[in-house]
Amino acid sequence: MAVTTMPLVSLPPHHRASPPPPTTHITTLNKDRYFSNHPTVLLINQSSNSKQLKQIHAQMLRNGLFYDPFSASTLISAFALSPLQDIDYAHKLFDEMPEPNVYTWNVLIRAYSSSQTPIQSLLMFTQMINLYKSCNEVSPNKFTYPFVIKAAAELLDIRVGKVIHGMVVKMSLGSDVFILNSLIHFYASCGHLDSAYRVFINIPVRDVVSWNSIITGFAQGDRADDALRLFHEMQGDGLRPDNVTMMSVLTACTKKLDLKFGRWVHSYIEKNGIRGSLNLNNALLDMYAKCGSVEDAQKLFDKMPEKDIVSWTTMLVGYAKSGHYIAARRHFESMPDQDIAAWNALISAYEQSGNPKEALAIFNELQLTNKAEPDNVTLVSTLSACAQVGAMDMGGWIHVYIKKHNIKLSRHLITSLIDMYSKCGDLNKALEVFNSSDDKDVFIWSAMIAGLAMHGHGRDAIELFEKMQEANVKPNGVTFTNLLCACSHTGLLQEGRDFFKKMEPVYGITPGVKHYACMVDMLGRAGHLEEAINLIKTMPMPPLASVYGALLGACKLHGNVEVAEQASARLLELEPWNHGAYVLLSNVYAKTGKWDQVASLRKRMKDVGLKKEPGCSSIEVNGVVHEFIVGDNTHTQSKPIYGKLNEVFEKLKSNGYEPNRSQVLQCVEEEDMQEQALHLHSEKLAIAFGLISLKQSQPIRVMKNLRVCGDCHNVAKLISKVYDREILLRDRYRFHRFKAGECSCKDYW
DNA sequence: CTAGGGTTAG
Repeated sequence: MAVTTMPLVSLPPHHRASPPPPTTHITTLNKDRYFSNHPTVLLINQSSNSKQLKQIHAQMLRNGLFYDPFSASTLISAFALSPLQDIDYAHKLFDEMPEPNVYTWNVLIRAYSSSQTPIQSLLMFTQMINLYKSCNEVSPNKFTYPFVIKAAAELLDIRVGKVIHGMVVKMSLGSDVFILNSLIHFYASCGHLDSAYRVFINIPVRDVVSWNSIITGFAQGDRADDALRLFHEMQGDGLRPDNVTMMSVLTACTKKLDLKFGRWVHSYIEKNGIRGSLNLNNALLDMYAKCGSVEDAQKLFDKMPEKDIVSWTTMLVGYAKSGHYIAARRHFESMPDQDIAAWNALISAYEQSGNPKEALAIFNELQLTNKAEPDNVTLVSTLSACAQVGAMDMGGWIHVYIKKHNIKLSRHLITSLIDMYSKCGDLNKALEVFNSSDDKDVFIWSAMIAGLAMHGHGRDAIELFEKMQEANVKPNGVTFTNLLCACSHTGLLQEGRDFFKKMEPVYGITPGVKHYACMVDMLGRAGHLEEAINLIKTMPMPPLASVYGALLGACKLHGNVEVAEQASARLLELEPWNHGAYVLLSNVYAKTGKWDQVASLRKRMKDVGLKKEPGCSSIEVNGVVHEFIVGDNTHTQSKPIYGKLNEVFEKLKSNGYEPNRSQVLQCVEEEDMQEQALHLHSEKLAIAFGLISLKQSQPIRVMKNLRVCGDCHNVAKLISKVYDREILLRDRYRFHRFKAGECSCKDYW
């Protein structure tokens, strides 16, 4: 730096005139005291911008104060830690220092530990140790360790953290409560909750932070019950919970969706005089919003003395998630600052509560009004909405947007893109995105396995799973759900059985309800009802509705009345409102010709007041999603659609098509048992619309909310042949790709 | 002269 050209700070005249401090005359004893009172050093701490600090630096170089370690450290600390942070500059100053002391090292190690590049913290630590070994310079002290442990936690580097833990013990710092508390935090962030707990238990005298660290660890690590147990134990230890404790307790409580306990915590805070704070109020708001009491949230929000953007956003989520859409909108409009987080809250709340179309509308509005810049979270939520709707034009547009704006493809974003392309029916695009990523994590691999599974490529899914292991990525529970699902859709019975068996002993993953449901589905589909039933009997947890649903589906396929009756009875015990159970049972009766049973079942449904979910199919044309329900005549193009449909049937009949009349009766799923209802199934309407509005070369992509019926499946096959069109049909469980008269499911679905 | 724990959108 050109020191001479730097303007000087204006100092009182007698200082400007004073010569460089006579460092050699000062004894080591009072040295620090002397310089800590030096006006320049005092000025550093009052400085509020980095330009001013740089001027002080120049001054210090001129008057020699920079060569005093204490003064230089104060300057470095100001650059490294103050809100106007400039770590690079601090590091340069550090490199200029002839003799940095431990404090100086610690300042930089600390600054890096909470920076964007925590790895720098560890690198400096290593450097420090090497210099100590080779030149006997300063050695790390008890202040250094909490910082490097923090850095290891930020990096989720369990290996490094364990090494540092070992060093701590070697240095005889193994009972320093500050260090041990950081270790609890470290192990917990790396997901090693048991190690964290072991550290906690072995602390000789635990303080509030020790308790808070372990409670937070459990609360955030999905062990809410353990967190709450420790909260109660803490009071037995004679320590008073503070507001940080209460925030962690609220995290646990929010995860459990336990409103009753949440209210108790609220009154506990008030009764015990725990200092309220903005953050604590925000945590309470979040609890009320997520546990489903917008009323409580609003009451609190209205009386909060101070609100920040988090408070506003949390309240917004509360309204949107509870379906108070008008209130959500009003709240959004009245926000002091509609930053991207507010838009994200709105979009993701809609997307997660089954309103993907609304989510897309909000995203469009954001684009049009240009009021905030979409970020990663916006794009992830919007892509997920596209995937749900099957809005591929929109999804592809976002992909282009990402490329155009040079947005970094985070792994989360890659996962979302793979999911979107898979669910919209473009498996090749999904694979393209997958292959373009060079740092694949378990989510990316799992998403791709799921994509292959839903398109019926079971063998490829298994192959990908093997590649994943070659890449040393450890599968998780979701990976196995997708893998088993792939086996199930493709009828890879033996492979599925083997994977399921190996889950626990080889991969250390305890099979959950979802995995059992997949197995029941797989076995049942393949006709091994007996084996499926036995598997249910051995389940260590109570079977959920999905398990009986899978069994019932198998009964429909194989026409087993007896098992179907039992399965649906159990299913309805768990979910009395589950119309799917009635529909499937009725299908079984129809298949086996028990018409009187079908009739009485329909009566029972009416008595209970259950309406079946109407069949609904959608198709995207030129970026617009068109929806059809059964027998729909509300579409503006209704006439040409029905005209096309008639033409199709004439053409198919001359090609040997015969309407499968038993399907009319079987498909109670769809509508009344009117014969013509068969022709009016929503997917047929959507396909007809696709035929008249899409080019020959474009595949017809139809998304359906229920399963396809046999007749529609048959018709789609024939259309693909007679009209030479590719049809992709996504039903509730998977994709069917029709081409040249064949379906990718090989009629196994 | 320094240290550890916490709230919002995936």
